[in-house]
Amino acid sequence: MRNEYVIGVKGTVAPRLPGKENPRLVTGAIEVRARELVVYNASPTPPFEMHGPEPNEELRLTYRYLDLRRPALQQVFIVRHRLAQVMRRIMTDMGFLEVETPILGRSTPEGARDFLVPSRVHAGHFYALPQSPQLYKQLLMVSGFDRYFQIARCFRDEDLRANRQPEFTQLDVEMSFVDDNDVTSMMEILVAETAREFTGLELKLPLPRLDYHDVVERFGSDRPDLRYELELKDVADIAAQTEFKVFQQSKEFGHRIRGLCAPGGGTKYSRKDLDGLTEYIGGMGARGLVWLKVEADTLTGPTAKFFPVEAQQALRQRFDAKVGDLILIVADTQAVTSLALSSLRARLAAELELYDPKAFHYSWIVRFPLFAWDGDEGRFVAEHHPFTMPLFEDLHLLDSEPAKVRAQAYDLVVNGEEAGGGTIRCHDPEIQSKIFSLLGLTPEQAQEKFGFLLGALRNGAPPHGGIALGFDRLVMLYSGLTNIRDCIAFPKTAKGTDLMTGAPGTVEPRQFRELHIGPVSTT
RNA sequence: GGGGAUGUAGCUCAAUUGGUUAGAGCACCGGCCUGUCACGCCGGAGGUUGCGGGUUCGAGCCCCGUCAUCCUCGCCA
Repeated sequence: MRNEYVIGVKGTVAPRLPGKENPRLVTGAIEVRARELVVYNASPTPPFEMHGPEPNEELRLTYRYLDLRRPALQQVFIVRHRLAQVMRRIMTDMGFLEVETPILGRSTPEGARDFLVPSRVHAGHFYALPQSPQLYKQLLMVSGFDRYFQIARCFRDEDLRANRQPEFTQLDVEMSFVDDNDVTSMMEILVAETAREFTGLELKLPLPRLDYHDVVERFGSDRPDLRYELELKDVADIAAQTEFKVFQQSKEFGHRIRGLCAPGGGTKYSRKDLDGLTEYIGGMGARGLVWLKVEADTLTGPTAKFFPVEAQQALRQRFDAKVGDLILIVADTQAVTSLALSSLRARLAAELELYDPKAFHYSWIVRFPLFAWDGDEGRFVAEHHPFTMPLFEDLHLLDSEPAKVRAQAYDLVVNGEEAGGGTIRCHDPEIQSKIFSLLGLTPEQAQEKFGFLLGALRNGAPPHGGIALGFDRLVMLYSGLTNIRDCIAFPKTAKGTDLMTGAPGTVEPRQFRELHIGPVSTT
């Protein structure tokens, strides 16, 4: 008999003889005096040791049924189950009704790429798997189910990341006769209760509400990790005092010059480390990184010579820099400086241990822009989704300056991760139609794609709004995981394959014919 | 689609600057011990260094290509 055999033993449990106990075993004080032994199933030597070091992920996913035997993973799924139970109880106590919505739906423009399912009965027609139950839950509001929730599976055919899978789970919520503050206030009660249950942490409510424009300016990201400060500062005025060519050019290009100051970074980082940081943000489009070490009476670094004494003094003041700190400056577009500096911010905070990795910081980010400009398509796209209600005070800007219109939208951010997001929806068919047209849809297209929604809105739609919380991400957070695959029983690889089953796989020609489709040559 | 990392025994990892027969721990096989079972002792087997080219007297190590996994930019309402 060997490891991983499945056996049955009948016998008597008894204490071990004195002196025969084994303190290294949990069951070391007792033993089974066996009368009968059945081997239900033998097992070959497994491809990896389930109680040994963690094998590489390729192997784990290929033999996922063995991987899942590992106690650490079993714990994750206990957390996952408990979180679902807690959420269902809280939502039910608050008067919400769980309603299921279709998996086979209709493809809609905007948003992520859809997974499509060809129709056998209707040649050339396709279902789409839902990116979220968004429209169904709005229609449920029109139907009079004024508080809906669902632990819903969602599908998006986009490239994956450590915290992204092609199919994932959301706690999906919608309610009628509410404003943005009603939704966030209710949901943070649930959030606080799960935080207490799974981390022992008592959240102070209400959670901070932070303005989108404000956090992007201060942290370069709309989901900043606020476990630590490390704020970005605009230094364009100081840069103007320097002889540095790069800075002079950025003024011509209308670029921004922003920076941050890493406490202790000047002492900790070598020249080679700093080259590494430069390369790191180079991958994000930044063409350079100006670094200055803060010494007792001067700033040092390859570009320090371009900074006159006054500029050096001004920089120290701007960042409240101490000796041994490191000032990092990036000159580029708004988007590039934001991405580069927010990435640096996260990396430096981790490397310089500026926060307790076990800490949690929850906040709401609010007042997002309604639209984002898509340069490739030459049109506005919805920042959240096309059904979002503008802020009332910005409604008058819809015609004149759509880019300035802010949305009744809110994201829940935990430790720099987007844990959820939602909006108040357009319940007014006129505003909804206007938004469709601003997104570049003709009235005919809007009618063709969203006629059912516009129809519903004309038939007594209450004001409504909602939110979706990333269920997998919360499991990750509460299990201390950094990888979403570890909290999904049978996950996909970064390229969307299932190493265990071999999905996606080929199908029979007969299936193609039945579905009125065929392979396309891509050459 | 772009960038980066990794790929050596069943598993986890080693292998100066390119240099003899590619090593260790665990696992596996055989034996010993036989109330120590994540014990001990003795012995053994096991490698196309992901794959394909190239450079070289000589490649695990250098170069090119390719595949897989991971991270990341784009993308993800």
